[in-house]
Amino acid sequence: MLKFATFNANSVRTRLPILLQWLEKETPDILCLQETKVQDKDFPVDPLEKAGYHVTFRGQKSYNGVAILSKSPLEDVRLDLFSQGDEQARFVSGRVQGISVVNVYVPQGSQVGSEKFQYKLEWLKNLLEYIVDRYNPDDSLIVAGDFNVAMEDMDVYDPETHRGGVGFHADEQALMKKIFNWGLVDVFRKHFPEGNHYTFWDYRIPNGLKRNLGWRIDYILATASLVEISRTAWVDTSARALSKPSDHTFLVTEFNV
DNA sequence: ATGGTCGGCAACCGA
Repeated sequence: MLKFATFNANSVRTRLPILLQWLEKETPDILCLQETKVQDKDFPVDPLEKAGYHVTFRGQKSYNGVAILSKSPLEDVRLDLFSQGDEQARFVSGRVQGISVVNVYVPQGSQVGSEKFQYKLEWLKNLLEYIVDRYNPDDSLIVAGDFNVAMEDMDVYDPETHRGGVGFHADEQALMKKIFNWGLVDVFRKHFPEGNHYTFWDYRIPNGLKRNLGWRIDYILATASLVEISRTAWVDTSARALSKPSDHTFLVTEFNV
């Protein structure tokens, strides 16, 4: 069995107690982290290695940052989505236990029509290009992370209000669809075709978590050979700890390897 | 009850 998970930590240092507790309890083989919000020199390598993980990361000051934690070493590491380099620290890929892993923190996009929104679309186009260029749909590939896009009405509270807005816009969804259509399946959706499962609740909405005003914007996408052997998937709400809750959940899946 | 999100990092930006 191979256990794979993804988690937008929103600061790996602030979330470290939750993270270490969760790793001990769940012992995933691979965990993708987004929004680590830490420069490489300050990444909490020691406690995570003591917990039994190899750590591969790319960070920057204040914003973004990604990491892959793995029981076995990550090989063929790449830290740049763009050929000219990825200053924004939103991408890390590699191979571990015979599986290619791509961990992404897709730009949030700010507002539709803004420069940041355009950059989000460009980023998704580049991600598609990266996948098409380097992988084959027959490979064992997982693309996981925070995509900042909800795909269907069932994946966001009050879809009518959000339709056409950032995170729920046709242009974002069309690019996501292209990535899916290349040969990647939303593993959680496969196991839970019904709605009302969210992975994110905006801090800014009063009592948003309690009122369940959430979004499903975190994904584990897998190629057919892995989907065939995927046992189940689930959203783990451990990160809603009483102290310092995260705005995202852990998303987990298991493969019969 | 006259307020009301987080995190980084030091004034505000980003989510």
